[in-house]
This record gives sequence, C-alpha cells and structure tokens, in this order.
Amino acid sequence: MTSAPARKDLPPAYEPASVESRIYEIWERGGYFRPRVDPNQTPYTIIMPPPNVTGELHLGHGLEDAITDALVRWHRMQGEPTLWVPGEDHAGIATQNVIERELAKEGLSRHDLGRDAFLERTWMWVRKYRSRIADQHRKLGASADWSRDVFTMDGTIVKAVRTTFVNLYKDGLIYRGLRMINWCPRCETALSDLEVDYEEEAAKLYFIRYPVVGEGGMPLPDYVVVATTRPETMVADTGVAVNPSDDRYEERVGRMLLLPLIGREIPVVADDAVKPEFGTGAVKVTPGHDPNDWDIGQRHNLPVIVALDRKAAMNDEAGPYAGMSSEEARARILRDLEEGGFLDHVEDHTHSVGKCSRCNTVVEPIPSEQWWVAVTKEYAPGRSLAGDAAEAVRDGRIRIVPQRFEKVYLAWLDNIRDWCISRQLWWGHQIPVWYCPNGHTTVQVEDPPACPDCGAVVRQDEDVLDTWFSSGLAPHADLGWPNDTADLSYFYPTSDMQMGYDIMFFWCARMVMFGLYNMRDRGPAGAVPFRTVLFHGLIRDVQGEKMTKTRGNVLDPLVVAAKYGADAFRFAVLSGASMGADQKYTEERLAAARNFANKLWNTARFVLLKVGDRRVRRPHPADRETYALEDRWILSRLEQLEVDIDSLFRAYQLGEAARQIEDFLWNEFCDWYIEMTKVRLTAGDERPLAVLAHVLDRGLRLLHPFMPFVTEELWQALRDHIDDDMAPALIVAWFPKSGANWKDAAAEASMEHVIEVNRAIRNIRAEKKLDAGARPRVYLRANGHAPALLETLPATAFTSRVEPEVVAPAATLPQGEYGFARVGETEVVVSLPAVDAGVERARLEKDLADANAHAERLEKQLSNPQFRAKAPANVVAGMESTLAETRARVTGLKERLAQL
RNA sequence: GGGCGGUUAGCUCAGAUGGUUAGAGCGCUGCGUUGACAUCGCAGAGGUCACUGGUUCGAAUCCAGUAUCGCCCACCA
Repeated sequence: MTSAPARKDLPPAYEPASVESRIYEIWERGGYFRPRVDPNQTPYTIIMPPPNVTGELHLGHGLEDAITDALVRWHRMQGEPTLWVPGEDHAGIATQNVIERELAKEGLSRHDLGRDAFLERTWMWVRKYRSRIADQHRKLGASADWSRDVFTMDGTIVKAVRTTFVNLYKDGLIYRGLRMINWCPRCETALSDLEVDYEEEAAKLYFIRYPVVGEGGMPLPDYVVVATTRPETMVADTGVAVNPSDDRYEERVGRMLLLPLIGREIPVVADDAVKPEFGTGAVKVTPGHDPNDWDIGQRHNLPVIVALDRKAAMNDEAGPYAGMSSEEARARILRDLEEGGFLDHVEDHTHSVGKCSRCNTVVEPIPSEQWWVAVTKEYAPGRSLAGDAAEAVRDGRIRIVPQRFEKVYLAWLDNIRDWCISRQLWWGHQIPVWYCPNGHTTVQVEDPPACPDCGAVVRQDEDVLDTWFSSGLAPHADLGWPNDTADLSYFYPTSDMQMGYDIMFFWCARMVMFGLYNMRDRGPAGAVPFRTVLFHGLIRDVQGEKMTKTRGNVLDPLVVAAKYGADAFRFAVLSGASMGADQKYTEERLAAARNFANKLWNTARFVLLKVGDRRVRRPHPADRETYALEDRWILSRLEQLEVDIDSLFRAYQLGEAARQIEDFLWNEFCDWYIEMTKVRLTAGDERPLAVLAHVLDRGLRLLHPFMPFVTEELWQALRDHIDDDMAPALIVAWFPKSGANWKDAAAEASMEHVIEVNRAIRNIRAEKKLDAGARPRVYLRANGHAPALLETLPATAFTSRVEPEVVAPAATLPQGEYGFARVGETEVVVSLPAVDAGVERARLEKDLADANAHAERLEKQLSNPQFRAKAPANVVAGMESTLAETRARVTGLKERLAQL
C-alpha cells in the first residue's frame, strides 16, 4: 500500500481534547451556525431555554444542548435554513440572591450599596457569566448562532417587555390590586403561586378556647374551641367561622367572642367554607394571614389585620408580642394561653408548608398591593390569555411531545388564577409605570420626562417584573419583536421548543399566552410561538435524587466532557432514556459512550488505512450483481437504517435513533462486514474499499447529530477519498436520505444464515474448548443456502479460524469425532480431537427439547384457521419457513442422538 | 382529594402504530495480545416482562382492577 497522507496518521485512541476545540473553530469560522435566509424554503427555528446567569451550566443544560443540537444538526443537514437562537436569562430573584450572598461575604447588604451600585455590581457578574456560559455551550458542541445571542435584559427585550406590559394594561389584562399574595420574608418580595413549593411537615394542632361574650359585654363561663396550627396569628383574628349547617354552633352565630390575650371582641360568622368535620368545626378567621380566611373575611366584612412585617416579625398589631419573631411569639402565646386556661388541648397534625422555591424560607400569605395579569379575563369576545393557550394545544396548532403532558398542561390552564407579576426586587425589568405627586399614573413604553397630564416630576414604580414575564416573550422577542424585523417575519413561528417538564407552567404556558397575544395579527396558525414542544426528563444522581446545589450532587457537564469527551456525554444522555423520562446519571454509561466513540475512531482508522490514498467511487446500484454477498448485505442494512433513522427523527425518538446507529456500526459493520472484508483485501480484492468508505461516510453522517466532534474529524479525513460532490464539512453535508436502491431481502436472509453458521462454529469451538490456534475441519451440510455459504467460505475460514467445506446434506464424513449444530437447513459439523459422549448427549437433548417446544408453538399457531385468515401474509410465511427450519433441526438432532 | 408516570436480566435502561424463541450497556463465567480498536474480540450464563382478570388468531405492548415506588396539581384551619 502506498504511503498515506499525514492527516491519516490518526492516533490509535480517540483523544477528544485534541479534536473538539479545533473542530468547533472550523464550524464557527465557516459560518455554518448562521442560517441563510431563503424565501423559497421553510426554515427550522429553535429558541434555547435561556440558562440563568446565576452560575454555570449543569447536566440538565447539557442534556438540553444534546437534544437541541441533535435536532438542529439534523435539520441543517436536510438543507433547511436552520437557526438556533442562544440566550441567557437575568433570573431576577435567583441572581439577586447570588449577588446578595456575594455581598454578605464582604459584610455588606444591597442596602449598603443602594440600587444603582447594586445593579452595576450585578451587571459585572452577568458579563462574566454570560461568556462563561456561552463557552460551556461551545465546549458541548452547541451549533447555535452566537451572533444572535440574547440576554433577557438587552435593550430589544426591554422594549418587548414594556410594549407587552403596556398593551396588556390597555386591554385591561394587567391591573394593580390588593390581594392575598405569597410573601417571602427573606427575599422580601411577593411570589407567584408557582414559586412556592409545598412540603409536608409534622406539626401540632392547637385547640384554643375563645370565651363567649354575654349580654352586657360580660364574659360567660362558656367558650368556643377553635383549632389552629398557627396560634401566633390569633393576634390578628377578626372573627370565628362555623358552617351554617352545623347545629352545634347554631345559637352562637352572630354572637361575639372575646379574643384571649388580646381582649378584642370578634363575631361568630357562618360560612360554607368551614368543614364541620375538621377540628371542632369552628375556625378562627385571620384575614391578614390566611388565604381562606381572607375570602371569609371578604364575605363577612371582617376587618383585616396584618400583624407581621416584611421580615415576618410581629409588628405593633401584635400588642404585647410586638417585635418578636413569629417563632418567639408562638412560644410566648402558647405559654400565656396555657396560663390563662385558654389552651384546651394539642394534637399532632401534619400539614403542608409553603416555602420559597429560591431560598426555602417559609412563605407568609399576606394581603398586598401588587400588579397582576388577568389570565382568564376576556380581552375580545371569547378570547383570553389562558383560554387561547389551551385552545392552541387542544386544536393541535401546538403539539406536545410526549403527548401525555398535554393533560398536565391543559389541567393547569383550566384552573389557572391571576398571575402576580410584580416583585419587590432591584434586579429585573422595572415596571413601566410612573406616578406623579398629583395622582396621575402613566403607563408607557418610553420613560416620560415629566407627567404627561400635569408636567410634574414623575417617579417610576420601584418594583420589577417576574423573570418569566420576559422569558415568556422569547420566541418573538428574540427575533426582534416589537420591531418588524426580517428575522421575525422569516423565522416566526419557531419550529420546535424544548425544556424540562418542570418548567412547563413557568415558561411553556407563558410563551404560548404571550405569543398568541402579541402575534395575533398573524392569525391563529401564525401566532403560535412554536409548533412542537418537547418535554425532557430530569437527570438525577445515582441514587435517583434530584441534583441540587444544596444536596451538593450537582455535576459540571464540562468536567464530565473533559473526562470522556463531549460526544460521549451527548451520546450517553441521549441514549440513556426515552423522551420525558428522568434518567439516572451513571459513570458507566459515560464510559460506554466513550468506548463507542473510540470504536468509531478505530473503524475509520481501518478504513482509511485500507483506502490509502485512493479516491473511491461510491457503489452504484446498477452494479449490484458484481458485489459480493456481504457487500449487498451491508448496503441493504444501511439503507434500512437510513429509513428507520429518518422516521425516528420525525418522531423525536432521538435515543432510539442513537442506539440503532450504534448497533449498526458496531455489531453489523465492524463485527461482521469489516471482519469479512479482511480476507478479501488481503487477497488483493479492492472492491470492498468503495463499500467500506461509503458505509463509513453514511455512518458518520447519521451519527453526526449525536456525536458531532468525532464524526466531523473523521469525515474530514475521509472526505477526499470519496469521488463525489462532498460538502466542505460534515456539519453541512447532506443527511442520508434513502431511496430503495439497495434493499435486498435475499442478501439479508443469506447473510443472516452465514452469520448464524459462523456463530455455531465458534460456539462449538468454545464449548469443546478447542485451542485458539487450532484450525479444525468444518463440514457444512448445506441445502438452500449452499451458494451463500460457498461464496463466504474464505471469510468463514478467516473469521472463525477453521478449514470449512460445503458438502451435500447427506454427505458421509470421514471417521472421527465431531461436534454438531443445526442452523436452519444447514448442519454444521466440526471435527474434534475427541468428544465426551455424555456431555454431548446432554447438550443435544436440551437442544432437542427447545426445538420441539418451538416447533409446537409454531404448529399450534399455524394450525389455527383464524390466524391464517387474519394475520398478514408475510407473518404467516415467515412463521412457516421458521417451522420448516425448526423441523429440520429436530430431525437432525434426533439423528445425532441416535448415532451416539 | 384529584391526575400522571414507573415496575422488563445482578445493576442502569431500551422496547414508536399488538406479530416468528423479549434486547443493549455495565457486571458475571470461559477463551483470546490473529496488523483498526484490550476504551478490544469470540463464546456463554442470566428474564413467570409487578400481580389478577379481560379483549384478540396472537399481549411486555390494548382494556379493567390490585399492589408498590415516584412525581405533579389542589385555599388539608
């Protein structure tokens, strides 16, 4: 073989570190991530779920990159103008917390800095982490268009956010109102319902006696017992409620009770919300500290007392308990109640406690003036944000994959409540509302220099918006909305969207609402933010625990990628589960994926070594008859694989696709085809070279969406050895799209037989413990498959290390010991040095029993007239031929047993 | 209280529209340094597909129910 060019001197093991950054640079320099805008083609667009700038990417982001990049590369290789828009999220509350923690290390609070300095400091952090995050995406191979990178506080997004706010306000869908909200006393802000996580906790139920007030205001020796888990809130009680149908309290309704310790008189009211069976059937009503009580209070005009301040400490309303933390107050109140004889008894009780999803602090329900989105309110006849969002999924304009998540999505929207969007934070989109001292309110996109109504100085609302308000605009805002940009008109609606199922409500639902609202000029089909949304599962640790910073089990995908290679990471997470299912992260899976990358590497090394400096022509179907059986077989198998991968991609079955490609390349191409070519190549037959190069080329293309780096590197090395119109890089090469040129059922059946025969030979070798170096004679008593066996005889000799010979079914054999196996119609006879008759008999008997059982099953099935009438013909025919083979096997086994 | 998902080999998991003896990786057993690869090759052991009943010619796959684990939703004083 002539000397090979230098680039073919591939090291014997794949070294990701020496390849990945160089390959990524080639892609980026080639401009392959930027789509060309072709009005004659439908683009493929996908928006990246913007990771929080709070820190670095974790495995979940790595999984998202793997999924998205696989889809993006597949579409790009279909020749579609393909755009993947990357982004980062300012993550208001989360980032503010991070910066506050940083400040705390210096002994500072944000109030020490003031708002402007605090924001300046946060921007510094953002700049640092944005580039770090982008770098991580690059290392993972994400082929996103970095020239379109979007940060959720970029000027264009600010405009989009304000425009949306103003429009919603004008449509009456945004309002300011006093409502019960979730207050985090640590973050000192309101939260939406979604930002509260509930945890079951063991607690106590305290039964407290509230004395009944007599005619002249004198306490009677009579009392009503109420049950509560939060005795400290009794300082803010303004009533006691019972169910109107509860005769135990019939005569108490309308009377006054004396609030113990405080001495305030509060009425007994009747309300349907009270469940008679719970506790005593009487509930203290604390409208300032409980959502239910707030509703009850509203219905009965009870005063609202708020006894907690913004840090959840007792305020002046708490009288003697003012200034205490709520825990202290609870202890003191319980002691005082007990001393006063008001504590009836205590029971164990488990209930769920709401915690801030960002800092795990117990959330306080308090009434507060906040900004809200009226999600169910009609802004046009029959149109509402939530209703439209549900309808788009119900009528199929938006498809959810896996489909089972549809129900979850719809159930949430059907029971949705107004969305609290204002946050008492500094970091975020400040609400575009201005107030003047004369009571005028201005709501507009641009900062007003003065009050448009009276010219007075204006002050902007200090609150910022929920982070999800801005990220919910991503699909259209990232493409330029509200400006009428070329990107927006060409790339919107986006094609696919992808996210963890855990943010379905936070993000997916909001994008659908906002997209349909802001883009409604496009009509029902054109306004949707995306056509399909994929929900992937979560990556958990080996124990199945969710990976969180507090558990300390978070893994950096780059650390993983550095050890095993980015391709291995991607392949492992994609092939590790099916869409929507959680997966456990295991190191073993990574190692397996790395091994596959290395196997591929060496496959290419072999092919390149054999091809040398030739430039081969692809096999042409017209020449089919000139090709050997194994050639026709592998080409037929490849074609089938291409068909299957295409349909798997269309069904978003990425994991299954990855597994099938691996299976083909490793188990069919390497283990059989390549091994069989060796003897031909050694004999000087060059015909397999074209097949080797062609199948490798196609295999690399198929695998590229999953393992972009190693496939690109190898393809670059292979590229010039194929005489065809080859793209400058694999990333923009055509994805294999199969015709029906090589499908060859006969070749597949014959090769399957050859493979089984070889397995049988090797099995006998292993079972009879023949020396590795021995080359025993093998007689293949063949019938129907004789030509195939004859053609592949040299390969059989080489790969199974035997001296094989094809003989007639009834051929007599020389005297000697033999090992036997039956493969379909072929009997495999391996000459042995000696044989243990007992062991052989046992083995044959077991085989016979298996074969008989199999034949019986088939006979039963085939003798069923219903089966023959209803089953498809090919199934029946297949079964019949299997039965014939199985019967032949039974006969053969019986004969050999008789011979023993 | 509603809803969803899992239960398949020792472990981690695939099995898209029901179809011939249910698969992979890891682990395990035996053999192997044959010129692509020991990150490898060859051979092998290992499964009542959680359980019960049903539909069907045929069920891991569809239906009903049971058990068990997990998740989501819900204003459980």
